Amino acid sequence: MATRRHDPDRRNRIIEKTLEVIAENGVAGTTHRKVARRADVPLGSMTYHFADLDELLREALTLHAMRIAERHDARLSAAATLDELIEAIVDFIHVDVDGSPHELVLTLELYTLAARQPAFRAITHAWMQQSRRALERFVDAETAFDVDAIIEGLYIHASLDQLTRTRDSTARAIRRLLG
Amino acid sequence: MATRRHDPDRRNRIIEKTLEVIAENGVAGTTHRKVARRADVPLGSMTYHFADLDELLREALTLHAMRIAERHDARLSAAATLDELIEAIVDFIHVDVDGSPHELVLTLELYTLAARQPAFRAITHAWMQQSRRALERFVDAETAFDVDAIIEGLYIHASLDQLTRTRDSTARAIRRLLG
DNA sequence: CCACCATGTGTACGATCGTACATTAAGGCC
DNA sequence: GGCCTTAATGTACGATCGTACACATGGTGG
Repeated sequence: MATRRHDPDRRNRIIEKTLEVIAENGVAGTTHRKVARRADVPLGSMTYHFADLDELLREALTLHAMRIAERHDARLSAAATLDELIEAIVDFIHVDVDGSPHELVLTLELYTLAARQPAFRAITHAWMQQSRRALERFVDAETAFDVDAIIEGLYIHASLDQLTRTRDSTARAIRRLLG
Repeated sequence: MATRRHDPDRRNRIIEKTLEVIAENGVAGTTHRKVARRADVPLGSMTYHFADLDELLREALTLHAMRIAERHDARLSAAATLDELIEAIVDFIHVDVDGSPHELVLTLELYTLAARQPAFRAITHAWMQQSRRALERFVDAETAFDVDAIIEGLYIHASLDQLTRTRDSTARAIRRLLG
């Protein structure tokens, strides 16, 4: 029998690999066995570290949400003027759409779970709240909600439709929305 | 053995019931057996009418998309002035959010599939195209894209976050976006 | 150095699924 | 009215899954 690996952050690696499996196979196609294989971990290690599959999915998608939220925060923090704010928002949409197609899949999988299960809705709720709060450094709460919404809509529509939209037209929409 | 039922639009009823099953259990929890039970149809009838589960899902979600698209078209067609256009758009968001929570689930399930499978992306593509085209009766193509996007974003964020947003604040956002 | 206990692992079980396919019922045609 | 084509159905098979759980293992306190 293979000697047991001393493997301190095995738990984190499992979570990490879970995101890859979700991105490739969807939540529906994510199984203990697939994740275990990819993380190079015995099957029994799954139920040892996570009570059940749902807990694993929750932890993985929480990590996903927090990562994106923090990246957005970082972009906004760097902005000082209103023009830089607009530039940062345009980056949300265009850089992320072109950069990592995996993120769209993960985000939509999360939303889908959130629509039916409160435990996952808590994740999206915290995410959106953090996102709006970051925008509220620049604009009032109502406008922050609008801007956050159009970021979401543009991101989804541009990704799913694979239309080439110019940064300029996105910037125009944001500028209009800022009032 | 039960006599065979003469059942002319059994196929349509199956599709209809499939939408209910998806709404309740998600695509992942939608099985031949669950749909068959709900449509009061033998299991064998599933593979007789549909080549496989994917075909069933595609037909069901196509129906869902076309229904919403037509409802939106009808609302827009009734609008003559710009104010009525805005009112119609606000109805998209507020009436639909409050009215039928099932639709959010179905829509997000569709988007999730679309993010990974071209066959489902074709459904969302046709839907979005029809939606934009309806808006282009009132505004230029670029603005139509923006408005369509913010409808999407407001719909998702308002639904998932269950925030009570006033029709007025939504109307304000749309008015700003129209330029 | 040894015994014990927390940590980690392999396997097996019961459930569920998609789908194939042999079988049955129905109704038109002679 | 009987036959035969076609529409419809019931069942069974192989695969896969989540999870439980008995067992192995290695570090550690005595």
